[in-house]
Amino acid sequence: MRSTAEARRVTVLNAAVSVFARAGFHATPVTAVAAAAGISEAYVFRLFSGKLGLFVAAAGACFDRIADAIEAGAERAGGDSPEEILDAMGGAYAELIADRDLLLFQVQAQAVTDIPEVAEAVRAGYRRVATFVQSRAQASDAQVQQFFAYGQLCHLIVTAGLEQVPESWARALTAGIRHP
Amino acid sequence: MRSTAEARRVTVLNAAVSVFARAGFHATPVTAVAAAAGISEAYVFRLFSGKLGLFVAAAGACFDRIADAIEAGAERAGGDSPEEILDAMGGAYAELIADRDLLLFQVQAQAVTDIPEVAEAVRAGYRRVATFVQSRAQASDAQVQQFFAYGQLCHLIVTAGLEQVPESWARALTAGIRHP
DNA sequence: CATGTTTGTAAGTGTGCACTCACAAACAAA
DNA sequence: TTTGTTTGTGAGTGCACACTTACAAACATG
Repeated sequence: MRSTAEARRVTVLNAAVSVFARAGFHATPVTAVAAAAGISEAYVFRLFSGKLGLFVAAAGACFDRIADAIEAGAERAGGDSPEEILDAMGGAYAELIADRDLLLFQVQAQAVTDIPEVAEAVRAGYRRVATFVQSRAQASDAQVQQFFAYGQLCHLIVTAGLEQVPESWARALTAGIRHP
Repeated sequence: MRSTAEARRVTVLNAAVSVFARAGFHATPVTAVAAAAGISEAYVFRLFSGKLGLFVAAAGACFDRIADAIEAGAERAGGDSPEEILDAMGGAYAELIADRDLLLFQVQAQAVTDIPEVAEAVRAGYRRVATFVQSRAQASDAQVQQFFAYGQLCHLIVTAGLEQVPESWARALTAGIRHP
């Protein structure tokens, strides 16, 4: 007995976010998650209720980290105006997704929303983030919508690798996006 | 001998876009595509070079249809200003993705961009659409960027089913989006 | 030390699916 | 009719992977 089950769960969830982010739910065997976490496949199945339960729990962990980062970013805002707070939140988010795992996991989760449990987890994640942005920044609906629209644009930029494309259309899409 | 191979390929590609759109590349067996197209699995493998070749070809067909719709929409613009042309393009796109297959296929394609051939197909698709939007509307980089940012926001709205969520945050994200 | 509980694994089992091959039927041209 | 080509399929093959089971070792408690 080396570690408690609860501590293992945390380790496994961190590994799961990273590993699922690359190839998605259906293409990643749980052996890959187990290997990344340094334990056996069988134990992962004991810690979580099936591959789907693991993925849904990883989605929860992913959105937890995003929400925490945005909340912390809001604290560092230069002023109290909606614009300044939204800008600080955007900056904190840009820093967070520099390693791409959290961003790619969101893309993977949105791709398997035909599974109801995943759809609910995605809704719950955005519910938490969006309600916080809305209430903390005191921003208008249009400002909140724009905040998330440009967040989703980052998904395209990263998945399609547009930072590496020097053509005019790609530069237009990536202009001003903070270091993805 | 009932049909030519080329005509079959078109039938299969239409079926492929619809079927892959639901569950994505890895979760849909090519038997499902074959069944939707009304032919045997073995013949699909003869018509396309493996499941990946089928998916990449379907991506091409998907972006072809999007580009055609946007080009046709631009022709129906009320005036010559960038704003009017972009609005007409947006309206044409909104109509096109009412059935959701083309939108969901894009989401699925972006989720498997870890496969280089898919990443290149996605880039090629957006290259075609974005260069057309940029040159036809004579819009600024910022306008083009905004056009695609709100297009990507539609991906979130549809995959998470936000039209069905009556809460304040969800109404903010879906406000003004044309009938998804 | 004895007994119980929790952590951990090795070694299966069954199934779904990508891909192949041998073969058949429709059509064309001689 | 014969020969060749294209369209089409049924019946496999082999492998990857989700999930289980039986078992072992670490720790706690009396």
